Amino acid sequence: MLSKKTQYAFRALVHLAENYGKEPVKISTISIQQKIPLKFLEHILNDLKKADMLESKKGKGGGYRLSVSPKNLNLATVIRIINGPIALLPCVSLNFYEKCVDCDEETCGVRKMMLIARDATLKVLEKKTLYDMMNE
Amino acid sequence: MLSKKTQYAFRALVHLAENYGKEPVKISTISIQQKIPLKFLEHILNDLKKADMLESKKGKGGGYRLSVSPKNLNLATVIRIINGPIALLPCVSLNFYEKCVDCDEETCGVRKMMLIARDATLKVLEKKTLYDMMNE
DNA sequence: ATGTTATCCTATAAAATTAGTAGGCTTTTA
DNA sequence: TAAAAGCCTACTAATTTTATAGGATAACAT
Repeated sequence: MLSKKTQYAFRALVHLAENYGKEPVKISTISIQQKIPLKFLEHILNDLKKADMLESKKGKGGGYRLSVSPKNLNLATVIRIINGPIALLPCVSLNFYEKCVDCDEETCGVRKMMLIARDATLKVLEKKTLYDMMNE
Repeated sequence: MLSKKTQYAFRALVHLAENYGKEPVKISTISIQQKIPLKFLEHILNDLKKADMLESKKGKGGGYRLSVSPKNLNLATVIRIINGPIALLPCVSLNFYEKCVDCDEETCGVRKMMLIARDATLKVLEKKTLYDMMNE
């Protein structure tokens, strides 16, 4: 399951996607409208910024904006930044790989199945974008 | 990500699958051969038993055995018993549904995408079985 | 220059979940 | 009736998640 933080991140990002091309949006505005704890949201947006998904501007008239078009921001990328691995096991993770203890990767059947599951999930999450999350 | 407990469960179940039709297997045997903490494994096997996935027998010559063929035990079922929901959000879970706060399910774009992801993942996990996890 | 507005940064704390242990109870078999 | 096994309840430790607090820094307006 995705953490609450990740849910918040998606809600905030959709909000920003709806303001793409417009003036930057303040944390406090997103916090109120999306009902996300302000200080927690601060961290979330900062994480996304560090991953170059957002741009920010300080001072009056400042705030956050998407640094790329909603159509070019896929869901897998967001999840990896905020939530971590998408795969069900570390040993089948593309971005957060860790070797299993006591398991031969060549023959491990658990791993083999989790690889297939991962590919199925990723196929969706890498194709779908923030734009797909916005209301038509 | 699946919990360590779920990884242990899969290892134990594959072990039992390889002994399907034979004598029951003792917890201690599985614990040693699969390198799973014995007392922890006790809980795991008990959970699986309560879900009617395993049968047990006490006393000498006792132990655990699968109550159905490995070909009829799909991975989604195991994950739900030990790990919980497969869906990425509670509001798209078939077996552990919970309503999101502050979200209209009809229009929520996040939910819509998570539904698609869930279906893709489930399609694999419900089709693949313990048998598929065993070595050919 | 200086105050205001906003993000940025670091530390801390509370709550929840996960992982594991301990120890005695019950059932089956020899 | 003793042994060998699972069964049951409670507890503890570690880790992760979900925040909160408070000041530092940057941009802008007057």
